[in-house]
Amino acid sequence: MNLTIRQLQAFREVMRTGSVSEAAKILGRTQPAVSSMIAGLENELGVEMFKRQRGRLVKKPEAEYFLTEVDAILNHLSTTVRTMKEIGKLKKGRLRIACMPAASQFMIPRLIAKFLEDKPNINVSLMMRTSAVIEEWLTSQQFDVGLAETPPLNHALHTKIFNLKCLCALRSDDPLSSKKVITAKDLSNLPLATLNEGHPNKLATEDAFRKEKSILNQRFEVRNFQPALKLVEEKLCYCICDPMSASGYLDNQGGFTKLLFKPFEPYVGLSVSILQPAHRPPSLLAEMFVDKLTEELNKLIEQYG
Amino acid sequence: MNLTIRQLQAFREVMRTGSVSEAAKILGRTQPAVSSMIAGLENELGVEMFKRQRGRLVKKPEAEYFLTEVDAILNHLSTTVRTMKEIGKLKKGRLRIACMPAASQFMIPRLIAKFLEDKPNINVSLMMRTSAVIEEWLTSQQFDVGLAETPPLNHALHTKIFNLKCLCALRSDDPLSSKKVITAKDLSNLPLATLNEGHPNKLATEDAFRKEKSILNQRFEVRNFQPALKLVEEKLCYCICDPMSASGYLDNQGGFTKLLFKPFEPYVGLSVSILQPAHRPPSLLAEMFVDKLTEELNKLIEQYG
DNA sequence: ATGACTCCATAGATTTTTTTTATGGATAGT
DNA sequence: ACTATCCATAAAAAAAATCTATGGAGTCAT
Repeated sequence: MNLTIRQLQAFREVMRTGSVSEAAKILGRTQPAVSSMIAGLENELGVEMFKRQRGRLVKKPEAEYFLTEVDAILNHLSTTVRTMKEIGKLKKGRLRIACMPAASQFMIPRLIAKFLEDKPNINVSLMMRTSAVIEEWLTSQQFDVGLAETPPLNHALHTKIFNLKCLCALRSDDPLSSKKVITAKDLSNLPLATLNEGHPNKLATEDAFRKEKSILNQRFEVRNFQPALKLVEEKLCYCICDPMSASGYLDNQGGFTKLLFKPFEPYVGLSVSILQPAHRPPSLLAEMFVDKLTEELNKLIEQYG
Repeated sequence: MNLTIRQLQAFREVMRTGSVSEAAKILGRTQPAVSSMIAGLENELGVEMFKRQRGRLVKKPEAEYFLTEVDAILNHLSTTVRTMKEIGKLKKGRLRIACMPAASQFMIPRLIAKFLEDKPNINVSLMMRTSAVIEEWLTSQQFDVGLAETPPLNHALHTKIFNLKCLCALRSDDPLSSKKVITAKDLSNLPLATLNEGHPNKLATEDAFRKEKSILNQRFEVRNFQPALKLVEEKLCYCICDPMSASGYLDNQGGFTKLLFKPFEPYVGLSVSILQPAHRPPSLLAEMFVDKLTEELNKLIEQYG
């Protein structure tokens, strides 16, 4: 097949205007250029589209039929091109994000909101799941981007690791609030809210207390830090929480806040990762979002050390 | 929009094979040619379709989406082109024929059959109507070709006129069958089957008898000559019929025939025309059919005329 | 009828685009 | 380390599209 899109466009314009000269003007070419495009078209298809009578072109039935097809084809092409250009400018697209609970409360929604500010036609789906499920979903390429606790090495996943330092949450009127840094010793035997048994954060906290030979008095066991912080607000306990939850809490309280977050020692870490399917390059959209997310996490690390 | 079909084809092939080099082989181009087509495509759309990693191209999600559209477009285009080429070779198309009774019995169907011998996919519709209706249908461009008694001059119609000479039908065992030419005098007062009052053929026949001062003894009045010839077969009458009906009758009897058709004098004419919509060039198919029909009518004139 | 216009097709010159040849860097397999 | 394969790039060559110029043919108004 040896047709060109320009020939089809020229044909359509000639059909519309009924004249080679007129079509040429509209297409921004000279009349002979259009004339020869039409001739080439007729030649290629082996069909005479116009009768040349009295110096004019008169459409033949064959041309009418061809026009309907050409018109559909050109329209389809041009909407496709438009869509692609919008994708290129991040104006259109789809982004599937899977996210661990700690970040899904405030951080990710806020980030998405900001990311979508100038992108009204992007379709985003956000799912909150445990890190293990997120890992699985990313591996099977059902999602574009995941944020989860760093999973064991998995060659089907591209992981970008961030080591976050957990903080101690306490009321601003707490006696300890004057200290710059809270230590395990400070909290020895004081009531604590922790995550469930076996969670990396819980384990790391236990380690920290053991290292300092302090007593971990676990008063509450919670699934994520959202409710834990409420308990701290009520003066019922302390908690060693990750900085994403902390920053989410602070942002959400809008300046007026009952809680303080202080550095905690010894180090209680939380290793989270941005996950992407390996062996499948990300869409431009995913790439941009990952950039934003990376930026955000680095800001968090910088801020809380 | 500045894409070319070749770019789309190249893109599709690269997606299919996963390789520029492979696609180049299949497309019959060199690898750099394909490489630059893809580059041009990406550039034009502002979207990176492939990630160049480890010396290979890896498809991005954007490319998958684009492929589905491109594939649909190219398929639509290629079937359209194929159809047009078939139209060009008269393998496909539509032909609407309207035809007067005299010709619709045998002549036109036979002609259509022959015309369609090598055209299995042509769609033909044949309607038999009175000449007045045919004229109207052709004027309103509902039909491509008409065959009717010559209508009054009509600028919306292109007419090709044929003057046919009517013949006298008689049994082969009739006493008159030895004569080379039958005259009105021969038939004076003998029973005749004629068309209905007011029909041009009837008028012309009356004229002929009047001119020869013979008596027209109308025994039967019929709508067309088909039944009239049956009556002649039964020895009930004679009739002055048009050569289309005559030739149709003869063809249909397959050599073994009870009737003879002799020249009749004085001249009783029937003026028929091939009608086509003016101001609208005919399809190639219509043109070809009109040629065949013209040929057939000229043969008739030559044979009887 | 004639002259002024407009239409489309053609030819040759020219510009633009595409394709090729040649080459180099990167990667994977042996 | 050697070889083969992949893709990108640059310059040269080839091909295609477009332009200018022109001519024939028809229309319209005078």
